[in-house]
Amino acid sequence: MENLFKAIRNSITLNPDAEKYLRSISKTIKISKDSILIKEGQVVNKTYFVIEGCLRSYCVDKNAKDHTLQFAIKNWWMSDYIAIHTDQVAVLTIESISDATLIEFDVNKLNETLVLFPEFEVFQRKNLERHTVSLQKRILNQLQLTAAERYDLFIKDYQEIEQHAPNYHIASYLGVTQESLSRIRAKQNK
Amino acid sequence: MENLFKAIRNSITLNPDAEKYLRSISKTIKISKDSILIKEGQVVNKTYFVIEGCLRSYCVDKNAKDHTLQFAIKNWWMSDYIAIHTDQVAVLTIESISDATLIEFDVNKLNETLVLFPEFEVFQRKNLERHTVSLQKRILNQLQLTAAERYDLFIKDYQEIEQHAPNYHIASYLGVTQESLSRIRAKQNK
DNA sequence: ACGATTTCTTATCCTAGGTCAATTTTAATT
DNA sequence: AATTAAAATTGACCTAGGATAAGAAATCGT
Repeated sequence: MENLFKAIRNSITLNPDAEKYLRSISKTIKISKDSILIKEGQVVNKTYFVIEGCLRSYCVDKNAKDHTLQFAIKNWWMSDYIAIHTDQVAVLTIESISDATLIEFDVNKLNETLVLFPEFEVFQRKNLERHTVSLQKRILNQLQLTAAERYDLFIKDYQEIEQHAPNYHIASYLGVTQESLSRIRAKQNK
Repeated sequence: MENLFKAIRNSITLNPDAEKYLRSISKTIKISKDSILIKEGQVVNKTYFVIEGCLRSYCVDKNAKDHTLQFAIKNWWMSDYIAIHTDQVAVLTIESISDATLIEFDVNKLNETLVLFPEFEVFQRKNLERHTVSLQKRILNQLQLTAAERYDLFIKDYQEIEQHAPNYHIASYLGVTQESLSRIRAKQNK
């Protein structure tokens, strides 16, 4: 819980009432590897803040292949924001790819925070700004880099995720098959 | 200008003071096709709201090929948000691909709006939420769809952009060459 | 209406990365 | 330690889409 408050204090002043409220609408949960937190097709009413471990969100295409939208490690938020912000059922599945400790929030109650403590708007906006930048960069990388270049960037930027995620998950994040990624790795080790 | 106020009123209550302030920090500009609004490498201190016409943001890779990050039509915002939110010089170039009417804002003064009129935090957050969703969807499309499928979606979702943008721009948005896009179109017309 | 650009298309050939199948390596389980 | 299962690698072949070059169509400027 302290990690979260620290992250919040990083952008705004957190008053005691707000802290109390946040405690009242959340709970810390421990889950084991391979737990499913959100399932495609179901109503999304939870958001998670990662204390420890690693989560993965993905969708499954018509050929039953899965595509990783995001990983989340320590201090990252994770949920199906497509579903939440378009008022639909989950288009993503979210699973833990390691044992993990999370803070679980009810989406609606967390939204209430923005009304009750307007300073949270600033916190939320800044999170979204950062997120937007990383999504835009990812799109630009996808457009202009080769698979090998994207992989290099990934292990540079997300060393910690690399430690948690098997190669086939990284491949599915980068948009290549695990076989291709394996060949990329083989070349680099020469 | 009225378009913008209408868009704002769509998410928040706009008080007269705020409206006045917005008028004072902006100006409506008309530009001709192929004008450069923001240039890679330069300091970004403008944000644009499109009244009419179409803008395009892109980056240029090491082989001098350009890659379209975004198009912006009526009622969309456009700037180099990567640069703005990471305090860097522009990584993107932004140009008009048609004659256009825009509202031009100084970035810093527009940011001040959030402080002076906190209700704008809500407006800004909602914009960012929508933007995040569309970026995430685009990434998922890129990961799981073929070029032809992405093109179909594009002309379905962005019919208006299609009318402004030449095919090689659409190709560079979709992540294919213009020759490939041409073949895709040829197949579909059979 | 005219040539001059610009945009789009088509053809040929090529390559990054996919597919499928088999094997090796690593990790988990008893 | 032995067995099983999961993850990673490798090989042979294939394909979507890239590269290059040339031509056709559309658009623009005078």
